[in-house]
Amino acid sequence: MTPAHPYHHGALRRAVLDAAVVAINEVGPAAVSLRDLARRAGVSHAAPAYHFGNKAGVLTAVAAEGHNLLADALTTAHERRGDFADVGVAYVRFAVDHRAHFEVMHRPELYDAADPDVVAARARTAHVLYAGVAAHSGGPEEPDVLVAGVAAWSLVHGFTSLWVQQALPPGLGDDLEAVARLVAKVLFSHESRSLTGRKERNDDSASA
Amino acid sequence: MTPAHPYHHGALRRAVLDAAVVAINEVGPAAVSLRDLARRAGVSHAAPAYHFGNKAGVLTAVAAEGHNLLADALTTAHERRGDFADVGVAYVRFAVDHRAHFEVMHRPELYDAADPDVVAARARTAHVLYAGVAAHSGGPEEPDVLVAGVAAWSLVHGFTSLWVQQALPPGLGDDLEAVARLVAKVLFSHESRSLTGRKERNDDSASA
DNA sequence: CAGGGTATCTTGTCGGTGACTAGTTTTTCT
DNA sequence: AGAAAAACTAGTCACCGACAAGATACCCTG
Repeated sequence: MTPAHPYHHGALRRAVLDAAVVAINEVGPAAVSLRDLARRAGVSHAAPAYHFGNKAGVLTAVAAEGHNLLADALTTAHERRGDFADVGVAYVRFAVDHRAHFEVMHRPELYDAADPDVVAARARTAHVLYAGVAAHSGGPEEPDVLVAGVAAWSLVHGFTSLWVQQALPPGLGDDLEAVARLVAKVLFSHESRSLTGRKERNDDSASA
Repeated sequence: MTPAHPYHHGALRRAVLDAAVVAINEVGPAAVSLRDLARRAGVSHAAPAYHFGNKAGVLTAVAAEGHNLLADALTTAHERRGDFADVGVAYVRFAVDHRAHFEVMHRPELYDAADPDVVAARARTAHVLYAGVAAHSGGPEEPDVLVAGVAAWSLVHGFTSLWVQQALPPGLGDDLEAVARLVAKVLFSHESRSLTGRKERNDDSASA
């Protein structure tokens, strides 16, 4: 009846977070229930609340973790190549690979967006994103850079959101990275615009 | 006890939708309850389900209405000026003016995204958005247009999402339209190509 | 190794919610 | 007017979040 380690197995917090990620991938961030997380972790229905206070506490922890994972991914991409496109691709890839985290992160009504961990992690992300833009443009101090950074961030975030929502038109193919690079190239098209991919050709007239 | 028109007041569907918009603005789309909508409309707790089937049905109706409102706004902006920036500004303005609709629209896990009304309304939006891009670029048949359209849509949607989430950095000011135009201009700077390796200046960079 | 203190988890409970069913009232159609 | 359909009410059940109180395991001191 009771599991092998009914109490104090020492990793419930981590187990609940992992269960939350799985559950969010299944039913979305708004439909997760603490009781379901408890069942998945093999503990009683009130155990998760002990570690997280309430439901928002769980999602806050997921959001903080997600922001940190994103900042890590962007930092790695930035240090490896330093190109804006690579950072952008890393952003999109993160959203696909960590869909649960990404979804929670952009639903501030579901968690405490003022949580210190969340704020700090978000600042890390912003810093890397703007660094990529600054490297592309002249200097990091121009007012243009701020606007350009917002534009770059908007483009990447918008593309990512629409992609994961499957709200983009068909005919783009399913190669996420290739499409993302094409789109990113539109923003910074300083030289020849070789936007034409290899394949694909759509009969236009979007929608269906 | 019972209100003046307990039954058949003839406009319950509309009343529930209006109540839903108000409630979503207050507590977010995931936290609305059918029972609360019923209370706001002055009917019994099960009345909304008669018209909408279930909770997702209400949100589906809100989403469809939102998509249609957005398509209307974009069409008006397109016909009036035809410039991409104007359409983009209309997109952002819609999200701010109809925040409840906009939020529901981009939470496909909360409603039936395959609903015919939703699909049709979304197609209208896509058409206007792509028309604005096609007018800006060469012809509507090039494969470039598809990518450019996705880029434009991504930029506008991403900026809008980040703005309403208040996730954009400070220092941009609070004039939504001015900031939006600055950002939109970054995307279509084919002739001037400011902001990239070649730095040029936007003559009407009004405020900041 | 005993015993107390504390962190961790369980059990029980309460109000609220979504969905369903059955019943009641109003409107509409003929 | 009378029947049929539409619109809404009332009741019920399982589930959920939050809270309170109790039980259990770990830890530390001695």
